[in-house]
Amino acid sequence: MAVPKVFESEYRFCQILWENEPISSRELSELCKEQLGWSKTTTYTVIKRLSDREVVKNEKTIVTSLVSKEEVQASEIDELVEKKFGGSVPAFIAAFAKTKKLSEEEVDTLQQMIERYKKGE
Amino acid sequence: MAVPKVFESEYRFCQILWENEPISSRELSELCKEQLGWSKTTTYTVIKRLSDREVVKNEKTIVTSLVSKEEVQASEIDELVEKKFGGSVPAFIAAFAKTKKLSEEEVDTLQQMIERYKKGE
DNA sequence: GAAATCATACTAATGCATTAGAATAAACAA
DNA sequence: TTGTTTATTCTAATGCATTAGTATGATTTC
Repeated sequence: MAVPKVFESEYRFCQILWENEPISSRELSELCKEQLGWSKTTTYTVIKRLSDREVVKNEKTIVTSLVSKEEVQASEIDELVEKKFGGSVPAFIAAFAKTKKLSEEEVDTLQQMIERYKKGE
Repeated sequence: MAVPKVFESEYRFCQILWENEPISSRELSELCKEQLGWSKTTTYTVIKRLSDREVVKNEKTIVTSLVSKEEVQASEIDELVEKKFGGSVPAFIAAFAKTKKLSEEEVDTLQQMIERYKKGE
């Protein structure tokens, strides 16, 4: 159930997939050529690798994701908190608070999020 | 003024430095041997590399940091927000909210942080 | 069914982070 | 000053992410 690691370059690929799935491998390779400058075979290589790792599925030429963007993002945050903050969420939040100049809208988002937690959702 | 990139392995080294600075390179190499299993020369290699990048300073055998832990952590968060959330802080916060089961204390920390922002500190 | 097009795997080159051995330089002791 | 220990650099090996060329296999078209 652990989300498999998705590397930099693979993430760029996944972004295109997430926005267009389900999509044929051929179309994917075209989008990757346009947006990432990849050759056709590079796209197929990445599809293969991500299939092996069960991040995507390639069934009869149609590619879909097995892991959502949100899951990958969340696991990325987990990794950061783990590696850079010794797993301490408060330490992480403190560091986050210090750097970021939050806009009104961002403050709202944060506050709504906290409200949801208070309600135990 | 941009914080130079500090890689995985270098960060592990820096953690030891931050906790013990100012410290002699010899003592550092001993701590790195104990805590990271590094050979002496590996430590010197890393000191050199980080000196070149102006992350640390090695003056007459005494090593000190030029960049604080907080700065590196903050820049790490920036990078994550940039690469994985297209620079969108709200998107980042939303993802953070979704994964993390926050404790009462963590919620408090968050709320205090927001309060501070509202006051424009 | 042969030819052509499309999909995919195999293999390898490249670049870069990481680690450390060997060589050199500097400081110190005899 | 010479020998010895300590500090540091130089160089290179290793491993891994990334990219892509070539070969092969599958599917469609005539």
